[in-house]
Amino acid sequence: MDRRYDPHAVEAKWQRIWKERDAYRTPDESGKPKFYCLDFFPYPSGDGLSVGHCRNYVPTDVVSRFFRMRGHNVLHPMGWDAFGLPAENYALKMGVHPRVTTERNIANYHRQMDMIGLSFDWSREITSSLPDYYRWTQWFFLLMYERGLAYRGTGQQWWCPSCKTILANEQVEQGRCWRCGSDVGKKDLEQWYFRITDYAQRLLDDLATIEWPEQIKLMQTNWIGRSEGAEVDFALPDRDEPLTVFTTRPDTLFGATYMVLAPEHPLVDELTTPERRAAVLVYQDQARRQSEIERLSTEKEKTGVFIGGHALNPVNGAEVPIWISDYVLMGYGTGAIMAVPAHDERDFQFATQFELPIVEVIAPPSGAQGTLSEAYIGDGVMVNSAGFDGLAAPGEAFAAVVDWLGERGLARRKVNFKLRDWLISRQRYWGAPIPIIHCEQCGPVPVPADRLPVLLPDLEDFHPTDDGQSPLARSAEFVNAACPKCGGPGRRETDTMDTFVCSSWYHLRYASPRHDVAAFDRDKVDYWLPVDLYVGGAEHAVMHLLYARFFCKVLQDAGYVDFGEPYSTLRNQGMIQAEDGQKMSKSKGNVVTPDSVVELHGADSLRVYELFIAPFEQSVAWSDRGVQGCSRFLSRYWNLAAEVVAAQGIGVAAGGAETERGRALLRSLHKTIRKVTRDVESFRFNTAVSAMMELQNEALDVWAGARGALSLAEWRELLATFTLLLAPMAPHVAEEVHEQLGGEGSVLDVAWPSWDDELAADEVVTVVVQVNGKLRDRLAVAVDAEKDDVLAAARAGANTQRFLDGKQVVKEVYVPGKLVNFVVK
RNA sequence: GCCGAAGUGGCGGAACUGGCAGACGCGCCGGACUCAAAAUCCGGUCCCGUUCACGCGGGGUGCGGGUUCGACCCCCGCCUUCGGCACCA
Repeated sequence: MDRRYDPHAVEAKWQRIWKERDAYRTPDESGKPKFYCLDFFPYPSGDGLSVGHCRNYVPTDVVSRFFRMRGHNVLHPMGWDAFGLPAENYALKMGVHPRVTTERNIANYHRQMDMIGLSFDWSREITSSLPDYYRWTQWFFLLMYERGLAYRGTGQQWWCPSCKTILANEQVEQGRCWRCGSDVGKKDLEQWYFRITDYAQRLLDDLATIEWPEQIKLMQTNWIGRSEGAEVDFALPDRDEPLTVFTTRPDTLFGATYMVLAPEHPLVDELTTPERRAAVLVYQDQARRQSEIERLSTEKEKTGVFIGGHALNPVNGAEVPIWISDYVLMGYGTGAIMAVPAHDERDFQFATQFELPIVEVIAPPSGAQGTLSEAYIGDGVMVNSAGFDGLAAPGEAFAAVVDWLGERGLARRKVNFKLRDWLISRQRYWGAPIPIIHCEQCGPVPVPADRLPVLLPDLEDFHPTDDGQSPLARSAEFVNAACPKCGGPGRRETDTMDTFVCSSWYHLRYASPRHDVAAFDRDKVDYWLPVDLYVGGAEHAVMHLLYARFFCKVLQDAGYVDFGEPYSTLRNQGMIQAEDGQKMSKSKGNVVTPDSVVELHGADSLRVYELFIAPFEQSVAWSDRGVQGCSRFLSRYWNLAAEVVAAQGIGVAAGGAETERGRALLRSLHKTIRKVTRDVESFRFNTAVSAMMELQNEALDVWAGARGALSLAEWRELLATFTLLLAPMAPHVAEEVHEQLGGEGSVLDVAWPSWDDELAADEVVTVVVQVNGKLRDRLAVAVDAEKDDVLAAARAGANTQRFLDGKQVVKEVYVPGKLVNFVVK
């Protein structure tokens, strides 16, 4: 064995051997329990992987190898979320077709992943932009369509002027496009939606059944936004149909002094009086043209106009004026509200602005206020509410008012959700075509499943346009198609699908990636799914992670799978910032790539450092020096291994002190096995690495100063076990040392070491002695020492004596094996 | 504004269920090796005071209170940073 650690030689050797042995091929059947360990579906960017990405892939690789050593059949696949805007924008920038750039980027990602020694089963690699994959993405669209979950709708939608496409609700962040950060505006287009709102309640309920970070569950809960209330009908003087509003506070109905409709509300036109029409049209136009940013920036001031019409409050017949304002959203509830300025902050602000009446109908516990200086939204009792006065609100008052109105057919209980349907059409080229043909006779007709895929044509010019038309619309060859139903002339749907559709089911594809008669082989999916461990960044909390859950439930309802949640356990890794604490980005020029780190220190050092740098879920700044520390750790490990391999004839020394050091070292070994095992199980990789470092430091000390403390066989055994613990983290160097120590086959096929609690148990422990809670002394005490003996020894300590002298001990606290505390006066 | 998470040496962080604060690593300081440097190895490294020295004392986990024999950990009130939501009636 070489005396010097040469990571590049070792890594090249073992990567070659792994490839030759096809070491990471996963069989579909085995007597072992299965473990499905999955990383978020990556988009293969032109920039390649940074060390930040490795923060995701290294830990999952460690867990995969760990489970494999613990006797599991592990599925650890990788593939590419290759469709989508970034790929297309990158291709436009480079002036090359996205198919070409995507292939190139994938090859680079693949190379980098091999370079850092990830144990993917590449025979299962999938690429969402290839027809044998998107064929099934299209099949999922048909499934949604068949089940009434895919529909076409019109209305104002988020439009990103830079990406030149419509966005889903989830993809707008603070009024900006989640991808490019441009201000989004609104556009009227006919679009395809998936009816995710049908699943709102189940998406909410089933969060209780999965082991996900509480923060993510909370974000989904808030996004789904369930609220319980009632729909209340306000009669309109010259109209049969009432104006219906949604409210969570029907108990405040007597305080409703005006109503507000969303500017786009369909009744606005009808209810506007001739003298108000001009002002209403101006306001509607202004509201429509506003970008989301402008709307948010004017948040302080409420705007709106009176439309001239009135409605009748169902509880007292009062005539209330109707206004329109952009603070009422068409997409939520009924798009209309009853305004109760006394008990709603927004209504209060609006009423103050436009001098509308404010009537107190809920008195706080301290008594009615008469005139309010701000909205009172707390609990209280009803006042100014005729027969309902005195009821506790909202509690019993809510029920009383809704029941009273319910008996008259004017209200019913209603649950509303903030969640909107998922808008899936995109006016861009690089995506899976929506498999629909619009027929003049039959309307939209789905392409039959056996005629999938609808191939994405190889367009030369795939530039997006501002007019809301997909580039596919420019290809007559693509557009013109016969109606599958009547055979008459038809036009293909030219929008493509949001890439989140591709990533909503990919985890199923890995179970049977080459299956060509269905999206997946049921038996294989029954065996492998759901995913046991899913790891990725927290930024997909309400996008991918919500959509994939929705897909799973649809499949369950359709009888294709028998589970309702795709990912049993989810973990979010922390991000890695540049050394200066800033976000790594190509434009800032501060990106650290695994290539540069591997070149300098080797893949194993990179891997160990990725684990050691900080707690897994925590963001942290990169440090080149830090990697060096991990590289030194592996070098010392190599040196010790080389010396032990070369050593001959050392034996147990006669001296008692030396044998005790040997016993202590073996005790540390068993403690370390225990700690590393538990730490890896619970994602505490940083402390697992530090425990290994501690053990190694001790072993090096003993080797340098008292190597006779252990026999050569014991040294070899110690090193072999250490190597097994290291194997998931630094697989290349572990393979080499394993082989040098005479191990058979791959270190991965050796069983994970077990510890002996007895061997790990301390014989002597340190008991600290405190006086009034302050540390005064330490005692080395046998673990099984009697309480009285320990107390006596504690009292006898010279330093302790100084603090007990002349004082009266009023209490003695004794925690076996831990401490003694004398409380004195 | 609302919801959530986090504040520990020069830095990343450790401390199990309320029981030795600062493990491990980086950096820094000193030493060895070397003609020299790098690499490597050995020792030191929370702050203040005290001692020739081994030591010893005091303070210390964002700030202010509280509970407890004992608090980085539990409770109350603040401050700061980060993440999410942002007129959802």
